[in-house]
Amino acid sequence: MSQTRRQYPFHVIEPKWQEVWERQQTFRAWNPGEIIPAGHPFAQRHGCDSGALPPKCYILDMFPYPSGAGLHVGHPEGYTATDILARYHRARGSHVLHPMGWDAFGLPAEQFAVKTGQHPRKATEANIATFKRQIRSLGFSYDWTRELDTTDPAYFKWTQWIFLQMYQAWFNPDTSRAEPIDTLPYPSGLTTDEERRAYRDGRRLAYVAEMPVWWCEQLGTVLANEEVLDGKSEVGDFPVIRKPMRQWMLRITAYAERLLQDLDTIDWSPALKEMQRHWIGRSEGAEVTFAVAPASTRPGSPAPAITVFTTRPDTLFGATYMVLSPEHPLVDPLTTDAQRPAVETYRRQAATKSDLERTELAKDKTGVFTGAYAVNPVNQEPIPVWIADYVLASYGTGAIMAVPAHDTRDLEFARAFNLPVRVVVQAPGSRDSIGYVDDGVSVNSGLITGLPTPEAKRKITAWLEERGLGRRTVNYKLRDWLFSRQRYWGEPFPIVWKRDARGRLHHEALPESALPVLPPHLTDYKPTASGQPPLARAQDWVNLPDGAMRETNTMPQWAGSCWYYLRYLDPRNPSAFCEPAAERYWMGAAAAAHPVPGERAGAGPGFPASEAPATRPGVDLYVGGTEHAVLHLLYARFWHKVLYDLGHVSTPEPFHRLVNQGLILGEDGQKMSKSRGNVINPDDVLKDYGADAFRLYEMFMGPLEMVKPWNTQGVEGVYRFLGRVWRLFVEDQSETEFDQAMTADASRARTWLDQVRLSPAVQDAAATPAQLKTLHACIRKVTEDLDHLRFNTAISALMVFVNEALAWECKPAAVLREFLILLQPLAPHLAEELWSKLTATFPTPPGARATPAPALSYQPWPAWDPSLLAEDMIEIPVQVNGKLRGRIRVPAGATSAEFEAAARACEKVQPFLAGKTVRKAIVVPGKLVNLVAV
RNA sequence: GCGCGCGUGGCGGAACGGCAGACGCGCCAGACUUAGGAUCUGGUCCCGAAAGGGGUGGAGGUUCAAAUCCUCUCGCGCGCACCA
Repeated sequence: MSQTRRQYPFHVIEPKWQEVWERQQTFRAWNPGEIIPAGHPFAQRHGCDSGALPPKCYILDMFPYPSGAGLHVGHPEGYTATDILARYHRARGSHVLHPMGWDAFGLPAEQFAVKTGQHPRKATEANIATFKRQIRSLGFSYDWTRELDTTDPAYFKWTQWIFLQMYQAWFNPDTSRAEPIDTLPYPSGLTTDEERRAYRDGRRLAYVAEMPVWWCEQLGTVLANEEVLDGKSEVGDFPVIRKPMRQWMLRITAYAERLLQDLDTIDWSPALKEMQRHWIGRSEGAEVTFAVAPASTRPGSPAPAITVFTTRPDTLFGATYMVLSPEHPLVDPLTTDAQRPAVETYRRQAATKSDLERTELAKDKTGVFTGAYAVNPVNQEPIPVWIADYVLASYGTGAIMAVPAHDTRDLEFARAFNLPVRVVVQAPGSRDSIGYVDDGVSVNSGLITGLPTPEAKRKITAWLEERGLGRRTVNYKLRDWLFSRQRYWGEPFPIVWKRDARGRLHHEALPESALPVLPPHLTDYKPTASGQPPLARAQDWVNLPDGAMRETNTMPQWAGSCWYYLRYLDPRNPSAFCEPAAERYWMGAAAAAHPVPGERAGAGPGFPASEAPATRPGVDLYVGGTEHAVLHLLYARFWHKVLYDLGHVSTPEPFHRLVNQGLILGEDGQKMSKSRGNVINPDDVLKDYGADAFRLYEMFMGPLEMVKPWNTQGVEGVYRFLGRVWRLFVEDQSETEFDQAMTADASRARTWLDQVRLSPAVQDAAATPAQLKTLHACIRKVTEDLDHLRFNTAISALMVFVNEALAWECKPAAVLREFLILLQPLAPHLAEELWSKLTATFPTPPGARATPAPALSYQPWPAWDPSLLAEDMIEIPVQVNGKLRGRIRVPAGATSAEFEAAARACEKVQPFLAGKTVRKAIVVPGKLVNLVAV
């Protein structure tokens, strides 16, 4: 490919403009109060007063983890989409914030460190350098002055600071908000400081708990539920086991309801919202307390009771046994001596079972009878208590009442162990009531017999509540977030451990002045022999002079990405995570105070009022892969809400609009992977076709959100298009001279490029109506398509324009000028080069609007003029009985009757009307005529 | 199993319920050329000489009119997966 002649000298053009943008800081965004230099193109368009900034538009990419493998063609897909929109909105007059950074803490760099002893920072820096070079070579309009790195102490100082905000807060259930921990009321019984501390520490948003966690021996760390797939670690695919450990947790469950409710306020795809809803997993039901039968109670000990959660309290009369999860605390006290050996064996097996084994065994229910009986509160019937691993310790109360007639799992279990099945819900029609799990009518159920399920639920719950036997409850699948990792390459906790007078350990927050807490220097990054995290190796770091010991866990990789979008707003601020004025401006809370400038609000003919950009609360557009549909996006929303409650941010949601780009598959239609050998390296594509072609192709492949295969021949297609654009503007002869000069002396490429002349067909001439129509149709299509993220059809519209314009004898400079403004967001390098040539010859073409700024990136987006698009005569199809039979040409303003008359008169239509009566004529003015004839 | 999404030429994909296949790839023919894997021109859903007929995974339905809306069904993809 590199042998053949280039379509146009992108290899000279692209570095040239990237340098210009860098030197000029063209895409720098300005904070309120910042001094804007008069010479900057932003100032030339909007003025220098940063107290009166135009409306903001925050366009954000999910920042990458800079891996050693370098950029993948999937990364630039989203980045190109956001860059096009950033450039488009800049042209439309918005003040665009479009930043990039690095999510650089993480396991690969640490594992490399464990192997080589090299500090992870070194690998991280090298990877960032590669990523940055690759991303820059694509010509994205990022404001690089806001670049972030989550591993930079100046950044993670504030990650630690936010952790402290959570540590120093509790969730007030009365207000449903986080509040400072000083406002926590204490129960009257707590008198000593120790008691109050224990109470307080148990209510913080960041708390410590002994939790059964997934421990991964190979990685030497615990993992969150979400990081474990089928009993293997998501990273590395190593086996994991269940193990109780002391861990930091974040109380995300307190926000379950708000995380769910507020989904309704944001503009995300329904599929994505659905995934979050499922993850949160709200279900309404009741907790019901079953007394343990006196015979099963140990003499002398208080009578225990088993509380279960059920979404079907109406089936209480059908409960024929109960099941505790193997880990349930009542298993031990309830188990009879006769059953104890069997129960113990079963519990041991359940503890060592991996998730994979549990899943595989899902079809065959297992369990053991404890020997104990509980009493059904509605009918005093004694029912046996079993343990089984199909009941999860972590959901609800860890215990269930089993209603085999109306629950599939209970039915399987009952059949496996020959337990009774009692129908209490009558299925509608002739359906079998056994195994019927949907709503029906209660039967054999005492006071609720005869009631439809919803009413039965209400009545029985009220009955239970009156007697103190149960209460209405809402349960969530969402679990608290396991927030500590036994790793080196992560943020240390700003926490120390101290002993009280009785020698008991407790934790305390370090003061803000101690931030950032830097990790110690190590030579060995492995966990210690005793299973302690690697930080424990640095004893002089761990042990402080006052006898306190530092926390040796680190935060998970998710931490840094939970708030990076806020740091971009004020990335170098040493005294706050973000200055409030900047936060209000960029997150849109202050939007109402800024009137929309006339140029945009005016909504000229080509900008219908509904299209006038409205400032949105939060990030205007966030683009990234679906792999973050739940975790990152839920965690970030959670942190944002905490910061909102504590008054640090002004919007309840961080990301107003979110779009997932679709996966790019290999040329074979398979997922790209090294083992398949179908990985496309962006560097190779750039070398052969240039950045503009690469960008254009990624967008031309199909709708952004769709999964689509790569096709290198497709790249050639858009590359040829860019070649046609080039030839539309330049003179052939001077291009040949350029090639010859390059062969002779490639070192003077920029000079030769400057000598390429504009085609003589480009003239200072008035555009013909046909040319204007071509232009304005293009303006309209590109504008509407970009507004709806339809990049592929926008590109197609540009192609249509170029195909027509190539045929023009005379190419009016004013028309080409507008075309370049449309091209700029998509193929910015080529557009800039041609713009510089065009404006050098035609500084202000007749009929063009005045140019307030010389930089193409700040040229106002053109509006289309509908009057130029209007046709005098239109051609529309004529159908007979819904089938296309002919076409008629009629004046655009014709009446329905005229349309109909013309249709009946149409020669091609006549034969199909012969011998028939037109019963009805459907006339869609300007669209079509359909004659219904019998 | 449950939930969500998607099925249109040889391929990627277009198409406010109103001309199916825009645009691009590929392919065919031609022009310019020492040459063409550059460029330009024309053609390209299927059957048919034409008139015409058929056609958006399949089967029904709503409608004057369905790729588009509804029901069922098949296939593919993604997510969740004993959540009581």
